[in-house]
Amino acid sequence: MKYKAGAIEGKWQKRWDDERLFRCPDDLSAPKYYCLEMFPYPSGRIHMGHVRVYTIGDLIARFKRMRGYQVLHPIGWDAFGLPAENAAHRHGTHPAKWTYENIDFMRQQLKELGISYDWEREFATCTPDYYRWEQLFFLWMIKDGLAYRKRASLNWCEECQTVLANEQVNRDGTCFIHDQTPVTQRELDQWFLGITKYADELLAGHEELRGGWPENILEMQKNWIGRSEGAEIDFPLPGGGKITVFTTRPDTVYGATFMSMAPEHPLVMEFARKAGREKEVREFVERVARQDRIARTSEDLEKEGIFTGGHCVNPLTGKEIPIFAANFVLYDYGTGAVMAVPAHDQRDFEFAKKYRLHVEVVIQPEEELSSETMTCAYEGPGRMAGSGPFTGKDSEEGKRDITRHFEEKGIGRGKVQYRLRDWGISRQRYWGCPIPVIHCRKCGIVPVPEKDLPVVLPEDLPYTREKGNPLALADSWTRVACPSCGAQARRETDTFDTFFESSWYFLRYIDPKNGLEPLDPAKMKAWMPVDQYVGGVEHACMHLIYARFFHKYLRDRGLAHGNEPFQRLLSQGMVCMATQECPKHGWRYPEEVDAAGMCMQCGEKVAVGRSMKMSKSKRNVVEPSALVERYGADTARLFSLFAAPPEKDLDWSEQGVEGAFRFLGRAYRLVAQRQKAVSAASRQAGDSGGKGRRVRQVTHRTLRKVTGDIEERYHYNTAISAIMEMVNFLYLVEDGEWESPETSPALREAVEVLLLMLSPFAPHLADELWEKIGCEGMACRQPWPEADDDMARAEEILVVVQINGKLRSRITADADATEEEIRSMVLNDPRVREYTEGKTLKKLVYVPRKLVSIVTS
RNA sequence: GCGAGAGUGGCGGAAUGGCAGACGCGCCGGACUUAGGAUCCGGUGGGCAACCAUGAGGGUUCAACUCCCUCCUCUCGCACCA
Repeated sequence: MKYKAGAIEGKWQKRWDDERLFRCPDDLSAPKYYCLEMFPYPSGRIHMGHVRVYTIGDLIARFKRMRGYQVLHPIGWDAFGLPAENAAHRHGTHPAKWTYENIDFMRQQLKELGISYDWEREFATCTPDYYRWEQLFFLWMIKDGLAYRKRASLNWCEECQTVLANEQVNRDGTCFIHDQTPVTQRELDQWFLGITKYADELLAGHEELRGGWPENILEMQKNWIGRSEGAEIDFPLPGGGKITVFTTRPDTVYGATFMSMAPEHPLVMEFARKAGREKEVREFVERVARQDRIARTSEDLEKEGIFTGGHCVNPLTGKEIPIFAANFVLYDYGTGAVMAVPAHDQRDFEFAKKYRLHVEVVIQPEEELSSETMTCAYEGPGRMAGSGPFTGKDSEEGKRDITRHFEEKGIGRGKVQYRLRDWGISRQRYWGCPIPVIHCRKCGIVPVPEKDLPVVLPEDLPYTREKGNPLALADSWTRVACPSCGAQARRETDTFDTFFESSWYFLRYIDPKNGLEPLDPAKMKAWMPVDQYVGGVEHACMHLIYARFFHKYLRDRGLAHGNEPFQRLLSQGMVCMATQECPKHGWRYPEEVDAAGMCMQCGEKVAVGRSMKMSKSKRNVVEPSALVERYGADTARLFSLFAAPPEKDLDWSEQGVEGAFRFLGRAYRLVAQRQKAVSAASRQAGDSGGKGRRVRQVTHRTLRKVTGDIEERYHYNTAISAIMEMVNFLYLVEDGEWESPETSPALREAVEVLLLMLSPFAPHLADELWEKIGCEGMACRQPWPEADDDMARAEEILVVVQINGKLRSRITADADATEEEIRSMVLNDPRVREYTEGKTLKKLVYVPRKLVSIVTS
């Protein structure tokens, strides 16, 4: 009677596989349900975060299948990316080999977990069969003017002779490989996608998503897109030309007493040259270029700047104002230049104080300000002052009037500005999808003709530790004839950002083998949108916005169907575990610490730190394979779902896992021990009254609760609790009752319902026990049982009584007692009388079927 | 810094305006047993009590873990990690 997970799980995984149970045919024979989890990067092995997300997705997929849907539940590999190249650097393994080996290993791990995927739709994004289509999309985007080139600055390591990702730059601004080499900024021509063209639609789409997406994710996206309304205003240069700025406060232009420009702005050095200030300005610009971006946007950043030597004219006051280069102005936001209004912008105020610049108050709040005495900027609304014909107006009105004034004079215009920037997609990397363009000396940039796609990444390149991108060194690959003039030309050696691949993989799953076109629109129409998407909150802004953008673009090209790709989103929390640190040996893996909490290497007491996100670097990780081997996949799955609701962080606990294992063993023994009695029992569980009725009430109440928790609340931990309670209840049923014809039909029903409810959580165990009690087929293929409302309904209700806010009594009443009946029961209750005796009843609140609240004098 | 979250027994959590602590872990006790770190049964927030308890302080309400304000602590994201 012992619960042996290993044998059970192997047996059922094989059967599911042999019967191709989770294969999803293209043609629909039932309503469709597309359940998708964010696909993994093949980093080497599955980690607990994967176990969590795939378990959640599988629960939903299995539940919906039982609910009668035809479920599409695919998996694949987000297979291009930096870690493969880092591994190549460290171990000399070729990125392709490393990636494919990892995929094979991780596929096996996923199969061991018993996740119900349609493996026939699996693909890896690093294969030409996949990426050829995104090369095609890119050519379309060039034609549609959505992809364009622009200079942008990047992290550069002189030693590596290559561009570095932000994560490859150390905190002190040195290279992650060469910690003596400072990382510099270098300007390169890059490809950008015009995602900002869709900014308004991405924002408006939130209306459609509200309800299906967590509100906090929508909020984060809204802030990421960052729509702000204002005006673009031209500030003329004395020698001709102009500088355009964006401001949300056109009402304060009269107070603009200087201008600040991003140090990277090309005009900065131009002004400096003309004014003979080249040396000091260049020094400043180079210093700022070394500051990292996060620091540069923080409010406590020391505001620094330098006078460029140039001036421009405030278009309203007509005065010449100095132009500064300032570290807090960003080149890629707005126009890279801002008008500085020190009286009404805190950053400008700090800057003006530091460099003794003129402060001019042009908005007066209730309590009058003076530029001499103010200690911080006033950023609120007010009455306009010192503003020529606009003086005295309300500042809100002033925004509109001044914008109109500029529009009439043709030197400014109302403008909506987004914080969202166009998406830079060029990567100077080898392990990515080649950007399909050719650089010709004569014709410039020439897209690779569609008929020549795919541009295949040469996987047979010797991946050495040479400097720079190996692609650029592969002469035989880069040297091509220009498709336009035939002259010798060179392929682009940059590859796509890997977010490119993850922006449309969910569409390709619907049509993964199509060799003629990227996607079949009819299939898209049949299967999109994704009904449930599950993934980590860390993707709230980037991946999810890019994917929504791609989908809208493909819709505009007539390929995709609908406006939004993901109808519902569940963003699960992280998996955390306590860290353990040895005073001598640093972070310790759990298996490096003995039962007494001592380091197994040196015997020193290990310090237990607070729970943090599982990570290799802190060694606070649990290997899923070890877990599956010891307890089985069902235990791993059950614990992941039981330890916390999906959206919250989950604290890993070995003891908690034991508990989950124990519960499964308990359920196994309960059923296995009653196997004979249950299979012999009649299936006609009528309403016989007595104990049988009690059993049926518990069954149907549990079923109602579990169904609601899964389907509506997405709280799997409480669903499991309810199932546990039911098991506890069934343990108290006596031997005779399992045999008795009075009660055994109800108990048989209870066991069957129990196994069906367990099936999406612990599918192997459920199928095994289903077979044991002599039921046909498999539990996972049965329809989800329907709760009988008559049975589930309570016959008696408990009404609690509060007197002056304190709980004083409880009464039980018939479930359909009227308010009058309950009131009189309450008022006649001896405990209530004790507290109300001699007092006047000021108020009585009745919450139907729950509570009576009495207020006395 | 900006943005988004979280804070409840010894621990994970439950309760989304209506009995605070469901369920699980741990702990305590009992049964079975040659044995128990297996299994089964029971108990378990604090306080002798009145009562007190949901990070701290205030507010709204008949009623606040839940709503509002102020503060503290922690976590995640910030555009080349995926």
